[in-house]
Amino acid sequence: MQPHHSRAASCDGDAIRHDDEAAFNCHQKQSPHKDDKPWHSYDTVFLNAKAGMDGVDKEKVQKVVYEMSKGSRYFENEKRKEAVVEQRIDRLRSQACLITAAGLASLEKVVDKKIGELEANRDLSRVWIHVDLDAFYAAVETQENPSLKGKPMAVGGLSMICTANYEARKFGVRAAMPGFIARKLCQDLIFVRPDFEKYSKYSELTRQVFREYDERFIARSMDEAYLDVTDICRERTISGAQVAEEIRHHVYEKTKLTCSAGVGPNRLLAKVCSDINKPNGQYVLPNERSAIMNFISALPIRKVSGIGKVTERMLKDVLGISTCGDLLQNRYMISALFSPISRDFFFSVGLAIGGSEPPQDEPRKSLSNERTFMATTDESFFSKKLEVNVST
DNA sequence: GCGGATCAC
DNA sequence: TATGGTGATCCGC
Repeated sequence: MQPHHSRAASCDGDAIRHDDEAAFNCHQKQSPHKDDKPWHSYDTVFLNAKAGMDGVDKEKVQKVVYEMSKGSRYFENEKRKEAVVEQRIDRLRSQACLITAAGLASLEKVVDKKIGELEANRDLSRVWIHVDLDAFYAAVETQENPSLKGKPMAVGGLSMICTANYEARKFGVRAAMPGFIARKLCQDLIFVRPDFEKYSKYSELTRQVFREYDERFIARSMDEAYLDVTDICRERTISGAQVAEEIRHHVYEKTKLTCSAGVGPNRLLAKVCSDINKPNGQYVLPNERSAIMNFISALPIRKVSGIGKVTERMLKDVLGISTCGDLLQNRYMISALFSPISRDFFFSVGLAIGGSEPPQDEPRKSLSNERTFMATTDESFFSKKLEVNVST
């Protein structure tokens, strides 16, 4: 690995000149050393575009998060992880530099065949809806305590927030943010202790509605579900959009909670669409290939379920990929650099194919329970914990 | 094969 | 003062 390092930096551009790979360039800078990073480049997930975060002063959020985090154990661990990711990116860059035009050309046949197969299996015959309750935990709490209405509120505690309502999101407060940072961003933030039994009850009410439209609906969490409404649409000769409206109305009647919905030919697209007009809205994609390809081409890769912070950076920093359309533009480089599993996933995303087949409920594979201990190096502490739990 | 990473909620 | 828990899958050694 290390020998390639210097090579990556000096590697000459004669390696690749393929029209598909215009974005790639061997002279790209190496990742800066972690200590070179100023506060304003501190990477936090809290700045990702999320529903209700439009008018947020991102600079301020970034600064507050950094100031509250630096020096902590958490922060040091984040820096360590960040260094590992940058190593991974540098390694990928080095590999990219070694790829020759001939090497890329030799992939064309296989790659184009693969994409042809995916395209041939595209299924535009189904109508999927993804339903997502708006700020679920916070909405339930407000439902049961109307005095919270209109005030910035978060469900959780000073160490962790589960959900923030839309008033709180205006300050940059959001799920998975530690409460003590959230309070710094929003002095008047009201904290409500989570009550999962309560949320479970409301969740079951929404599922009663989902069941009426698709008895085999896929529940992804307490506040999210996928419904295959193909048969409903045919039987009642109505559109997916109309079904989505109906479902959202029924959910509201039953729970007084609002939800958002996305409609499309598969789960990948329905999921992306449900986020577009959140809260209390819906977005519909027609089952037409041209419309779908227009939509997916311009879509930032990070919007797709399964592409997270690290994958986004690898694709962007190494190949300059930022939209799903770029995934197909760079198909030969992707094929050369990633595993077959990753490659097939990226191609599917580029084609907007994924999850159109009927659901198949598989048995749960594991069940676990964990708790984070206070920081300690005391071995006897762990020994005691082990004794308590070891039984059979 | 295994531990660590990644991802989603 | 203080940065989660659960389940699945994939990567890299």
